[in-house]
Amino acid sequence: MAMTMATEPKKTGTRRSVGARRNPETEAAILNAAAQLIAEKGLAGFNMQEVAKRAKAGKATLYRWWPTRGALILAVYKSRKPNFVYKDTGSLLGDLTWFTNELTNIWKGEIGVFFKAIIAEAQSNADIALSLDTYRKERLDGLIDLFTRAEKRGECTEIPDLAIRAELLMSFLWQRLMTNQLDQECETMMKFLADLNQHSPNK
Amino acid sequence: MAMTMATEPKKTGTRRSVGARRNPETEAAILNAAAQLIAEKGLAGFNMQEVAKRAKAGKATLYRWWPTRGALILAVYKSRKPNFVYKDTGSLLGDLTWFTNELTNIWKGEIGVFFKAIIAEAQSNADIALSLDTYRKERLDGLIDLFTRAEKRGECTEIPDLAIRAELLMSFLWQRLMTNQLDQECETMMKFLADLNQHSPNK
Amino acid sequence: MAMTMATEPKKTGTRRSVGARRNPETEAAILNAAAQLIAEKGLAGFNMQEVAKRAKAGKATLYRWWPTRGALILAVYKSRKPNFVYKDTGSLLGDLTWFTNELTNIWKGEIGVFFKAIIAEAQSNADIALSLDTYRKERLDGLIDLFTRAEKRGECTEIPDLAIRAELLMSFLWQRLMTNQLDQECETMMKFLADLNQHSPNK
Amino acid sequence: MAMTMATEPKKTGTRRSVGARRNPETEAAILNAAAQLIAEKGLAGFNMQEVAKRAKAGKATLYRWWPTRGALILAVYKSRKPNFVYKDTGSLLGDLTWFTNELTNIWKGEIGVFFKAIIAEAQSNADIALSLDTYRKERLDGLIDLFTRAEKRGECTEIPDLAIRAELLMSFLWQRLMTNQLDQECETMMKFLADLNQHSPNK
DNA sequence: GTCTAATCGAGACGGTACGTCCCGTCTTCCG
DNA sequence: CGGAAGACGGGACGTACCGTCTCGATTAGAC
Repeated sequence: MAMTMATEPKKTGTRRSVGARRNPETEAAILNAAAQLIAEKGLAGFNMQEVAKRAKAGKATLYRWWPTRGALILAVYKSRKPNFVYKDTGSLLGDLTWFTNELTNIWKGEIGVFFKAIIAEAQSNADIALSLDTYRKERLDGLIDLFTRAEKRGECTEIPDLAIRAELLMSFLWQRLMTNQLDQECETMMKFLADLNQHSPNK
Repeated sequence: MAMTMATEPKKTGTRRSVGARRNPETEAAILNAAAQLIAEKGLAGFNMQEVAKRAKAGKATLYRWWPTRGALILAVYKSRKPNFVYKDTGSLLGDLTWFTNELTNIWKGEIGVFFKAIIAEAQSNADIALSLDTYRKERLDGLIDLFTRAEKRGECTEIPDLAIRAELLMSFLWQRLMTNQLDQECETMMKFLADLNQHSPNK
Repeated sequence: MAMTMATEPKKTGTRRSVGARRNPETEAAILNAAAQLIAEKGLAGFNMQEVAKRAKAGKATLYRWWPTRGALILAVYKSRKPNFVYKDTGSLLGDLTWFTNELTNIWKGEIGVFFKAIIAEAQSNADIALSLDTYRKERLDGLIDLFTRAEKRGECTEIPDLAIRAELLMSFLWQRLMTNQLDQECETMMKFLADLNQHSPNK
Repeated sequence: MAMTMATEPKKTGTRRSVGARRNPETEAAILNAAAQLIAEKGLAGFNMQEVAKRAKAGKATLYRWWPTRGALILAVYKSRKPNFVYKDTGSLLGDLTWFTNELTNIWKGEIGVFFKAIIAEAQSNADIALSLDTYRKERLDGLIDLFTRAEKRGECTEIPDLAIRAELLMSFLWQRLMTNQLDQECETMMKFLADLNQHSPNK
């Protein structure tokens, strides 16, 4: 019967336990390492071993808090996700433009890689799918508010198909992200969605 | 649509070489096995070993024709992709409805799982991404034709934002697929997109 | 969904598959590496990872042929076990001395470390235990022959307690091995066991 | 023998500190938990975490007193080792029989599993090896006394090869233990060792 | 009719990453 | 201030696939 030979202790300068509870430093180090890694090598080059190594953490520590690779990716995304301000520019088109530009710019960076990864991961992981769905709905509500604000501002007595416009905008941006087309123009799309003088055909 | 489920490899023991050329039976058997496997276990459970085993083929045979896992997935998808008919129902809304219903029904089956897998895989595989993009554009062209037909029919002298409407519809359906919401109602969306009396705000 | 990124191929100089069957070179390389490692670092320092690395083999290859660490140790022992000659020196005491010296010398080297490892491993692994038992019985038979030879030589009409003497010798040497006492004198023991003029108390 | 199974740690919630000194209840609880665990799952299933958990003790408490896993195993063994009485039956053969039966019976129970574990562990752990050796020598001395007693009793003026007979008996029993042969007959062996009329060939 | 060249099923191979398990250390906070 | 609780870094474990390779059998077409 062999014993697992433990390594020598006493290496100074390393993080240690801070008691029987999660060490925030460790968590931060892991999330940072993960973010850096995915930014550097993309989703395909992302792996737990390397994250642990960069974070100077044990692999078991990663798995203690994030049971799967997907869960870690999601956590990184959440910790990095922008705290969106749905700015009031005074007009619906302005608001949409501001929102779209904001999101597009964010997604063009490291965060975009992450979000794509999460969507991909959600296709084969129910937990991730659930989290993503929750997040999507929050975003959708934010957009609906944006449209509602236009009503309140008096741009229109009642915006027809408000929820659908929000969903269409959302979908459009998702697809632009996932097909790497964030650089493409999208003013026409916004003008189309911001046109409040449609005939409300579904009334 | 082109999704004729080819017959299972003949039960006559094992397939043999048919000389110094590609054995079409082998190819069919592999594509079938791959399709079946992905339908059964999803992308996560898809692996070359198992495909080879189910197809009673050698792994080398797989790699001879499809240099990577991604290439095989893509090939299976191509061999299974529905051969869409963009039916002319006499009205734009009718056409859209027909198209949407058709696609939704297809995606609700095995093909949907497959398409989601492809999109997911495309996030970390450039080859797949390229092929997906090509396919997406073809589909987009088909939709644009559908809108153009409405003009020709005289429903409108000129449909404003034609390409954007097509892209919005496409995006919307993609997102419904990827968020497992294909069962949700989408008439409102179609009516919105089919409303030809908009002010053409971007002229 | 991430793909496992395979390493670049074409590294020349490495062993490759020799078809759908066990590569004897690989097996030899692994057994050698394992033998070397255990000789170098002892049982405690023996691990599969390191064996694989030294043998320039994949870990999976080790586990394909030897399902556990114990199985590999056993295999190495078997491949290294001396092909014992129970030499006929003309007298029982001479034969015993020759045997004991031979075995002691063998066990003082790398092989001894192995044999101890196997006995240890057998305490918690039924397969190993079985193999060890088989081997032990073979050795016992060899010893019994050695005693029988003394009868045939006419040293005695009938050696009393022949099987027990063999077992006692065996046990004695095992214990000397396991308690690292192979350097201790053991002539007295041999003379005691070789004394054929005992009263045969069990008749 | 000292193997009184101490009572389970008191069910009064958790044990508390008894001041700046070792709490004997805690020690007992840990030793009990360890003994129980090794009896239940064998050496392979023995681990510090589980011992701590069962003893409702902190891991640090274990390591405070027993610096390594091996040390704890050893401590448990010591606390459980039978307090042998080398009974005087009036004859050497009787004494040997009594001793052998006693030891065999003990080893057939939990203690046997434990002793095997210790021997196994000793092969890759120097501390254990040392302690085991000390214990072995004590036992050997006990056996030598047993033979000496026969002399004193006048069964023989001088028993030849006294120490060797003791060692042979010891080794024989160890091997029977380690090869799971405790059920085998061993009277022949005892008679052979108890035969005092040998020719003392080594004088 | 024989030879040649490519294809076939099979599966071993070197690797990388996975997720689990345990060791021995460390820190907190409860009582 | 002792002790339970358990997080931590580290490292081995055994598994799962990837994409490559070699084998021996097979067969069409070139000769």
